[in-house]
Amino acid sequence: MADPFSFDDADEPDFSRAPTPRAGGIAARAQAAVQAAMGVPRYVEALNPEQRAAVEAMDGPVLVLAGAGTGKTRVLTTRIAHIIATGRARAHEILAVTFTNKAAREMKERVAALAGPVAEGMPWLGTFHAIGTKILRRHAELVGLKSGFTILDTDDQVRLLRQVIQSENIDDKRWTPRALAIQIDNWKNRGLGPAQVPAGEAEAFANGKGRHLYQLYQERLKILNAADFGDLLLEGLRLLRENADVLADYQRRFRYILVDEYQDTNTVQYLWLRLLAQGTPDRPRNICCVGDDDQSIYGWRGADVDNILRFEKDFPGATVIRLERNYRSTAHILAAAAHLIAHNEGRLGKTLFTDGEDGEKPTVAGVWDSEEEARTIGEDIEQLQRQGQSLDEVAILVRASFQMREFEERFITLGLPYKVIGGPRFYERAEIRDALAYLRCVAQPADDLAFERIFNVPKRGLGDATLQVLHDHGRRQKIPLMQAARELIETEELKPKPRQTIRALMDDFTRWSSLIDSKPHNELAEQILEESGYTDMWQKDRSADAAGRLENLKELVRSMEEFPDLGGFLEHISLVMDAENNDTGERVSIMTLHAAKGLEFETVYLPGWEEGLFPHQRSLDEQGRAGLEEERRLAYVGITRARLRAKIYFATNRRIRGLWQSTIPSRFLDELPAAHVDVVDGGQTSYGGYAASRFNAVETFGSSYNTPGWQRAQKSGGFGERGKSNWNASSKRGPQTIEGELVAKSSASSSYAKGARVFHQKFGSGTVSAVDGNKLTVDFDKAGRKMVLEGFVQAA
DNA sequence: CGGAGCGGGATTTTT
DNA sequence: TCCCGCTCCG
Repeated sequence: MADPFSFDDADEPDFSRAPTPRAGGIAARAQAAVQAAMGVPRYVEALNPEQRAAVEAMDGPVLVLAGAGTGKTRVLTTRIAHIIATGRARAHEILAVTFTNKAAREMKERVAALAGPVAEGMPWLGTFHAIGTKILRRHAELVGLKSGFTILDTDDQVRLLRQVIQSENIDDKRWTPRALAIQIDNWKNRGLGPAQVPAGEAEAFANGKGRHLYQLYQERLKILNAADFGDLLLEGLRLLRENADVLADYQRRFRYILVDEYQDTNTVQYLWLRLLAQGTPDRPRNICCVGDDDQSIYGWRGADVDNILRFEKDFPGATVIRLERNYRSTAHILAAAAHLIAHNEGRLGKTLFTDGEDGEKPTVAGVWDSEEEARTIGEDIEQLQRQGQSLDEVAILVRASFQMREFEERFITLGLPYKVIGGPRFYERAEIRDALAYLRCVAQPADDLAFERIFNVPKRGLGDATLQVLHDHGRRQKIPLMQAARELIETEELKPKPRQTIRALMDDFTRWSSLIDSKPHNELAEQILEESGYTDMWQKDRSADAAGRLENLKELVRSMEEFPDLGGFLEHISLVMDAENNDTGERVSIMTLHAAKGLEFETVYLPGWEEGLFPHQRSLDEQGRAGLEEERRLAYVGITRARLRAKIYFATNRRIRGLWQSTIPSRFLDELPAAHVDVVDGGQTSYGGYAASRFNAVETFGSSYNTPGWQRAQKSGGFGERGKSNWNASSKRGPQTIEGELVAKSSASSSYAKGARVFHQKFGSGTVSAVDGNKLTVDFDKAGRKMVLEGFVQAA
């Protein structure tokens, strides 16, 4: 990345500056020829047959269904390397998109490691948003922006919307800016501009003002020369749709398109990709999407699983390759995960397998309450640690972040080092946002939102009244706030005190701006924070986190060194903004299940498997069965993070919103196969008998479907066995019904026919004797007749 | 303008 | 229960 943040108009990489891609291309081609003579390139040789097929399927659309731990990133990076090495395209002719900066960074590194300097740069490898921005900046004027537009984050967006709502004399208590921000974001995710919003939805906000407010907001953005995150994609889409020449240019440019985590794409991203991948008869659509429908866990944020489920329809003639050989987890862990996820209907169907060890069975333990849960897990970790388990290889994955506190408290008392992953992001912290606002004011004097933010931070006695005066003047004269301020201090409109204060502030900004070209930008930043009194403000602050905030500010200044100038830094920060935590020492990781996607650990603790928490009640209430399936995928993601040990817990009592509530074990526990799970007694104080009855229930469900419990369940849609213990003692919600429906329903047609030979992890080989939806009756050679879920066998 | 005191809401989260 | 944001008052 010579200069990743300059969005100049160089259409092709500047060969005089970039490390000679053309020469590299020739070298690569020569190398490829040598390899061809010798057979297969080494990097391809190292792959398994399916991975290799995914890398070598070069023409036309390709969908790679990559299960957890099957080498997805390896396939993507090798494919890129292969495209370059075989001379099919040069690095700048490949578009490779990811969702997170982390994924983009990782891919960049791995491609460079494989393909060497030929891949240098990969100018079009990045997140959807980064690439969207890059394209948008080149053609900004075509969508009513200027190339240097500012990218607003959620906070700015909300403040702007508040102004818009107020300007329409709408009660912003009843119709909150935040709600509108969410709504607009939602529309943008779905690819809808103000004109395309369905009438019904547009009417729903503020008695029919929804569309109008959206429209006004977009106009305000253009006046401010700003774009929100949604715009980076939606305006990017509009740009391509409305400018055939621009579209054609990019279609020609991107000879190969690769998409990571395709199951997470939302509608705009899908439409954008489809447009770019649109082929002509003489030019096949070389788009390769990699994803796992079973790991789609971002539906609530606009991701549409249907995109991946529909791939073959969208791209006729697509090659579909399944990666099912898992290199991460032991057989028992995979079996547990596979059995669980087989309960989902909306999936393409994959079953992970491994040649590796059976390993330890995942465990399920019941504990009395969340306090005991934390204590038990803490002690278990200490035990493992004594056996040589590295704490870096231990993670606690929770459904909701409030669960984390209990663990933190316990670990502090135990002296067990831990780190919380996720949490409030670096850039979201108030001190960072304040500091950035100062820098934005210096670099972009028209950035009203930034100015508003720091107008009275640190407190300098300026309030709403004064701000209102500036706003009025600014609006009248059609000038930015800072300029309005400069003009007003020359008049009598302001009271003497604020006038004096503003004058001093504007003098500060004048001085800082004058230094912008002469002083290194990180030193300038330090000076600004010092002279504005901002660091002082935190130094005087007595609260516990003040020291940490000052530390963050230092980190921010330090991180600026890596950038060529202030503008480059701000561009980076608006898109990337993650702080690398440079901590030392082994630590247990605590994070949400969502944050854990893509990671792996030797030992994974999965606490809180209780109805209402996991699956989360709200997900069920709001999304119904789709919500349940997404929760189940989350459970699947959780289990498949484990290499060696997965330890599941449920508490009988949990404090939710202050009050203690008794809970029912999660239905997902019932969906684990008894043959591959050990039910253990949890902590010392857990009440007797629970584990035993629990075990029975699992046994009933998992190992044989011919028991009375199972048959009753099929008839009634519930599990009679459970009623005996306090499985559902306080349940009025009846999750069993949904579960019964899910399991027993026979709408999905099976890919196995009567007479087919299948293989089952536990029961071995057998012949299918009956098919009922996704349930198979199989006569096993050794184990006899059993009913099993389709997802739990492989064709033999 | 700024602090205290009250009411409402409280999954998951990237860019 | 706890936290945030808003309102009201000094």
